[in-house]
Amino acid sequence: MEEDAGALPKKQDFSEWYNELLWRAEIMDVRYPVKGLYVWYPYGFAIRRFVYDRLRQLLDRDHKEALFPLLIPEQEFMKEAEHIKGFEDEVYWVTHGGTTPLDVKLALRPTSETAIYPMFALWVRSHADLPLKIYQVVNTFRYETKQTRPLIRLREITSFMESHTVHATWDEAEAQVESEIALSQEFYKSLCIPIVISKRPDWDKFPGADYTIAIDTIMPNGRTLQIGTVHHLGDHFSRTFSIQYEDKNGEQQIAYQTCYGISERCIAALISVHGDDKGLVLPPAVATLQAVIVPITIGKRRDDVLAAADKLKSDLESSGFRVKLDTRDMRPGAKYYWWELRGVPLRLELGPRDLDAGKAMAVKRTGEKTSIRLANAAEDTTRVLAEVADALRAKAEDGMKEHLCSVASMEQLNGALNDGKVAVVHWCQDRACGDKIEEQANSSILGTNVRSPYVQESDGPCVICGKPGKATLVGRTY
RNA sequence: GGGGUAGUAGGGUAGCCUGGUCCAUCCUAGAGCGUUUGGGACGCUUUGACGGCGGUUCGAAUCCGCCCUACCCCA
Repeated sequence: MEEDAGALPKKQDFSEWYNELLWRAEIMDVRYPVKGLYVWYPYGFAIRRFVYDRLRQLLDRDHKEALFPLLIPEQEFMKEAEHIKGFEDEVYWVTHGGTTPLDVKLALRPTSETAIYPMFALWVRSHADLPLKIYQVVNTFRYETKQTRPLIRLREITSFMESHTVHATWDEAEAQVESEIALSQEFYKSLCIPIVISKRPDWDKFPGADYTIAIDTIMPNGRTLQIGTVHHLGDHFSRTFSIQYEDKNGEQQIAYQTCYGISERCIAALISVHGDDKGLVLPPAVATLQAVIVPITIGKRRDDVLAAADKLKSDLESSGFRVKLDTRDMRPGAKYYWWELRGVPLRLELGPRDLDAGKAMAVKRTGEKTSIRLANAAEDTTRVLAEVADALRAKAEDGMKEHLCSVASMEQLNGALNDGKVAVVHWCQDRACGDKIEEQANSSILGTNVRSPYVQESDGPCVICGKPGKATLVGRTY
């Protein structure tokens, strides 16, 4: 009877679970009265901070962070034809300054190529200026017409990390694409989120790119979520914006570019992949609090227990852990549920019995109970948190494996998709066949050149026309 | 993009057709006090709302118009 008191919807009912969890764990408040815009609660914002700190840490190894304006003048925005076509339906325009109509409309950036590249044209003079690698973390605006969802489909993307690079040659830019893919892999590894990488079909590449490599993860309901993209821009934008450099022979050469983006969808994935029926489960690397200490204070031992808990807290803090001592006037059980909902990876319970044994009970958010020695608290906590991360990663990888399968016919494809899976089929790469696959299976072609430990690259007959085809990832997407 | 349904306190509902004791109700919500505390404690007290703007009217949660927002179905 107590069981349903305050319980979340089951994770099986993913959509309900997701919305309720965002609210209950105080990540996003969806009640802001503009469609597609949501409010970050302090707790959610703290998670965001740790996640983006990690991302910055990786980028800072060879990129510089900068900040470009939100508003883009119409004539710059309109310069690259393919790019406009891709975005024109979803751009917000600023048309007035006060009550005065503007001579030149200003776009709220849906992405920043056209804000950044005119400046790159000024910055890049000689081969010595290359490669140029810049990133920024900003909000962007897209007038989405499909159903909006917090962290997933937004009209204001609040946390768009976009990286833009300039290189002397196409090949160097391609090498940069690979290095950005590697960076993504490292980033998602620290979030314990399994990913699958593929090359998007031509009709789905970034408007104005030579090709697009996408990073997807699979949500618990089997729909895929694109959580990163890397684009080889070739020389499309550099020609349009005149980004050229003087080579060693004193001749002007056109530059080549890449760009790369990750948004708060990475946090949607973090929540969805790891969360369970009790709430959030945060990987230790990005957890707002890595451990919470719950003192069990009864009768006259109260002061002893509190003193020991306080010492445990400062020991852990001085070793760099993010720790909270929960001394609120609540029953211990209520505190357990509270912190489980909020995803704290480790709970340390300290009561008279533990004190006598010189230990604290350590309960992992992933399930198992163990203990840490009070005299070696930092050492033991390091170990236990590493175990939590390993368990999370293993569980998430299992989930990914279960959601992937290979099929050889449209009938099987439909069956697999209806079963909540993402499937590998063979496809001849012809647009007409691609359209048929998407229509007949009510799905999307994610891409070819699939990189995943669970997918074998292979050739086989196209599921539509029977001509030779390549392994292609097909799924239902967010 | 097309169609439909709906917005009442922290959350969930009733009331609306037929305008007036409507100070409504439930809870896992909030605030206060007390007793409690090794897996969601209990008692008492209490706060708080009719999505927004405008109209009709002596009087609007209720009728009319516009807007915003949410959800569902179809493309």
